[in-house]
Amino acid sequence: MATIRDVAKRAGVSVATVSRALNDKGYVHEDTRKLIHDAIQQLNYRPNEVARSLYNKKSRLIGLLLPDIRNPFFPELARGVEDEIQAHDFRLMIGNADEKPEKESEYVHTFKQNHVTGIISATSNKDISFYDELSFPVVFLDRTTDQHPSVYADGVDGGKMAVRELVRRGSKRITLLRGPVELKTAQDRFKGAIDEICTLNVEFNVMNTSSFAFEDAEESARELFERYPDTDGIIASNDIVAAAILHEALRTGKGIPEDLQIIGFDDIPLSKLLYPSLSTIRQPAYEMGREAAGLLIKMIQGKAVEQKNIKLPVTFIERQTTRKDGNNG
Amino acid sequence: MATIRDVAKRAGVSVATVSRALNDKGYVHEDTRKLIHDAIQQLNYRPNEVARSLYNKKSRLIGLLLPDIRNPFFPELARGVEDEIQAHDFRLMIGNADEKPEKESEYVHTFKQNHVTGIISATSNKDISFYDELSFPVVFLDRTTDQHPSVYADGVDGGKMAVRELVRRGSKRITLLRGPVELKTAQDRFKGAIDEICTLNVEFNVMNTSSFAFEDAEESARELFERYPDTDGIIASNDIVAAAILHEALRTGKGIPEDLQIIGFDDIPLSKLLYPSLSTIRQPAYEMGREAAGLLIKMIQGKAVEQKNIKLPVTFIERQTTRKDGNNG
DNA sequence: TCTAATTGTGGAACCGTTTACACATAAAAC
DNA sequence: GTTTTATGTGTAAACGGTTCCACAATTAGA
Repeated sequence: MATIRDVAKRAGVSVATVSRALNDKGYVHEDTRKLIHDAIQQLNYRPNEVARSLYNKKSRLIGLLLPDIRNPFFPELARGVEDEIQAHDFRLMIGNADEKPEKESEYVHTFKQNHVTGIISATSNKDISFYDELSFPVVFLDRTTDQHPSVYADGVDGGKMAVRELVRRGSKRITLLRGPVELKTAQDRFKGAIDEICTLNVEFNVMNTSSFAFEDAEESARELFERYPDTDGIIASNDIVAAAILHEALRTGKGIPEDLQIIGFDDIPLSKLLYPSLSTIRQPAYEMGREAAGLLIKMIQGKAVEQKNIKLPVTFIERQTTRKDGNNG
Repeated sequence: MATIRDVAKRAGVSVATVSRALNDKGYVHEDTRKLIHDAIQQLNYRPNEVARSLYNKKSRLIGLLLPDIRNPFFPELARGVEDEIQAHDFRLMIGNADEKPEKESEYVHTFKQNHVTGIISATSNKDISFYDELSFPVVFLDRTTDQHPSVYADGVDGGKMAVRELVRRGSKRITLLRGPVELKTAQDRFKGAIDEICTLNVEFNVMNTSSFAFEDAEESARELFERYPDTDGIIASNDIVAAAILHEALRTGKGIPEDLQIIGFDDIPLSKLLYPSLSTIRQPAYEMGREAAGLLIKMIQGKAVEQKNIKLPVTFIERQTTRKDGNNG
């Protein structure tokens, strides 16, 4: 690997001049610039980012921390982050915390030790003390915090929306899946739903589900139909859980959506491919990723950010697990 | 952030001694060791990995390059890699190439510039010249190469297996989805299937599908039933495509599996949640990830590796898109 | 007891960059 | 024709670690 010294020698100048030319800082004569440029070409020189970041104490790396790379919602977020970041010539480093605080802490350390310029954290851990003494900006994604900048979807409204759509389409006994209690986003949806359900004065049950993961989803689904066999509208805590419920409903011979309506949350790519395809409250995952990245980059560049907590709207995606409006059961 | 100099000052020794104590190299008196340890505790010192890797020209980072983070097969691979790597005290840095050679090349550069000790590449790009002049080991995952170490599943056998299972269960007119031509893994499955189908002398059609992505899958599905309405067994190029086909089949009122059997490939988590749940040829994604990471780590540690191209077996996962054996249509 | 080997420590060079500063030259101002 | 000012370049000190080597002190070997 060629170093800046090799380039300097080849071009017949000092390393300082090469560095200046490289970074467009200070004066460099046009002719020397050309000389240096040629030398760089010939040697196929690329500056050593490690040396750079040792001196600068920052790199062009941004760390993205995901809670669970297997939940399709997060790769979608990641894609948004990635696109925005790359447009600004930063590089992305993804870490998967696997819902474990130790792993999260380790990744934050790795990021810090590798001199990232900023972190976007989408983990669901309550304890955010890891992020306290960092010398670079942090944006929380898919999560609300007062202390830190954040980007999230309007879960409360999402919950309300789900209830409204279900009730409007004729559901009379709604079952609400609560989702992980430690997860603020899940609880927002839940609270929104409860709120609306009380306003509309509809009969309802609540079922506590432990997690968002594929494995637990099946178990929850089975339990749900045992406990509340006469429910005619289910609001799932996310699309994975909804898929499991749909599966179980079909297995036990329920008519979807005639006997039972189901609404999910997220709108992951698979929801469309289910049969019947899943009606859901869409979180704009890709856009959320882009927003978070945009916010972080502004902070990195020292620009004033007008709005530190960005709430994005959710939308109802009507598919086939809900009835047509007006066709009330 | 405390530096090694702060620690040295606090402990009343030189930086060289601290470094020796830190890395367990050379002589350090037990008493001094204790002194240093205390100083580290008090200052909450963590060595700067950037400085370390500048001198050592390598870090404890391993780069993982995925072709498409949105395809659920790859996060599963990543989890395997992650677990194995963390067990050996390395850290993972994930990059998403998005099926684009430019992005792949950029990530390889980023990895190189950040002094990773090794790369695991699961991209599907034919041109692997980016990897040629690297000073650290590279393992290819989910791909066969002669020039580089690799870990992959037995796609040829998978293709054969799919045909056998379908025929054994009574399919007479099989449609084969070919999958992306530039993708060796897809073509292996395809070739295996063709081979077996010829051996068994069964009637068949081939449909070319352009990609593995969600968006294209629906389009392909629609086209398939227009072109080959009387097919009674479909071998999809992966589970996503299979899901789309299943969706379309149900939509058009086909009986699954009575009229039409479907077999996917991969066994991604969602396959179980489809209804009817998807029969598929399972690739042991998690294990593949672990194997690749294990192989890479051995190479990093300079250990002799007995087998540079590891082929893992695939298995048929019987679910509900195929009939029970013996119940031949 | 003297020499040799072992143990413990510190100074300084090095990894590949950036940048403060000194210096030289050329152009502009008076 | 001096004095400023602008332009162009190089030297050397950082950044935060690791390691080579020299040296001192202790222990072992004879």
